[in-house]
Amino acid sequence: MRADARENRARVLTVARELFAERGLDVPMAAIARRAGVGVATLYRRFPTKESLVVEAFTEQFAHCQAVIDDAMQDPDAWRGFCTVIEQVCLLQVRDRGFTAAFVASFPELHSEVRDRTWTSFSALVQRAKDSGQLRADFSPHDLMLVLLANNGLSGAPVEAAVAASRRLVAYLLESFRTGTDALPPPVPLSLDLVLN
Amino acid sequence: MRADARENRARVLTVARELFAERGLDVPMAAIARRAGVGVATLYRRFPTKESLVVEAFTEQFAHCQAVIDDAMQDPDAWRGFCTVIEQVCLLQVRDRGFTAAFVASFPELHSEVRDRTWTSFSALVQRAKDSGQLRADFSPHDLMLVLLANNGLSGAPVEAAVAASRRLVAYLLESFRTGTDALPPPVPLSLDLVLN
DNA sequence: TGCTAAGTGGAGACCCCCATCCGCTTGGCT
DNA sequence: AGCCAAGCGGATGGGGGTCTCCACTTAGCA
Repeated sequence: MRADARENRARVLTVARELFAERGLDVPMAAIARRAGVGVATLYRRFPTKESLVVEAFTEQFAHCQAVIDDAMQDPDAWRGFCTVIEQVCLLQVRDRGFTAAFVASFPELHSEVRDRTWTSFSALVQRAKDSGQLRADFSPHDLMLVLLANNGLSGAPVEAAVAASRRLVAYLLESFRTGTDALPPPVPLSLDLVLN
Repeated sequence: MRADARENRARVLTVARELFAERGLDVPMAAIARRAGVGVATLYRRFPTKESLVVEAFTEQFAHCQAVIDDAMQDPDAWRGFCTVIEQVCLLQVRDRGFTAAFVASFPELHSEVRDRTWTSFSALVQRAKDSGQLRADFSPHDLMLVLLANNGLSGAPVEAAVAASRRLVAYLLESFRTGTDALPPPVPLSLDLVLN
């Protein structure tokens, strides 16, 4: 690959990440091309389809999620680790408008092994928090999807407002997740496949 | 207005409500026209723009919300009334895919007096629940928007899954809203204008 | 029953998006 | 320096959306 081409490719990726974060996944390819200072064709030569660009643009974010979970497992306080994961992921989600869409878009085929690994890590984290007696026993790992989807509902707002709203929502939810309350949420812990179409 | 015209108009509205509920606001006007058994022109003669059709189609839903709140104010148990409102509105929202979108779409100008009335009613309900000692004192009426937006995040799923998920989310949230917990959510109660763009 | 204004529906103008094609430009090896 | 494949950008095709125009139909009064 020629030097200029490599540079263009990198710039496209950067710009794509910016625009996806600002405006969501439905920003036109032409807009990305324009802001990156290249033609549309260049974009399509490097990324044969829009989806491939999306996937490529978000892999680092996904990796970051995994890192957050791994770090949390190292936290000596299981509950604090659990909270940190929820908070960090929700923050990520609400700061980057395209994040969730990219997540569900790349869900079916791509990253399937990454997804499985993240899932088992998170389940372990949940189990550890339950064992420590601070996370309510009827919390389901599938509730993560509940939190993610709910939190994603806030993404429409301008970033700062969304961040503040998300913080408040997460605080409310974490309070419910902690042991010490008596009432139970409905028993059905939905599978995430059901929830995501 | 001629008799057949009146009938067509009514059928269009019914069909529009069905389709908006099933598929969200972005169903094409042509689809509505087809299912209503009329041409596209007929549709546009009665409703000069798509937005006007949306507004018209959802006014009854908004009225229903108001009724739910009014009913709740009659409930001798202030907390139960509060819960009912949250539950019912969230159910409505998750059963009708277009509901929230229609709500924010018609937000700026239209229905402004309706909106104000609903808002003051809800605030009164909140105050009553606080006075009864069952709703935490730092709950803000603006938190309603938080709940609505969060709940709306679940609307993407197929209806049954969404309903179940919504029930669980609402149960979690209501548990947090009740008095008796010590931790506080972040102090900033966002204004709803900030959250909705 | 006949007239006419109100009502109708389909074709198509216009716009935006994804993706491709093709003639021109340029990096970088020789 | 010269060559040429790799790279480039704008024009273009194709699909799908909102909304308009216009020749035809029909309700409903006299």
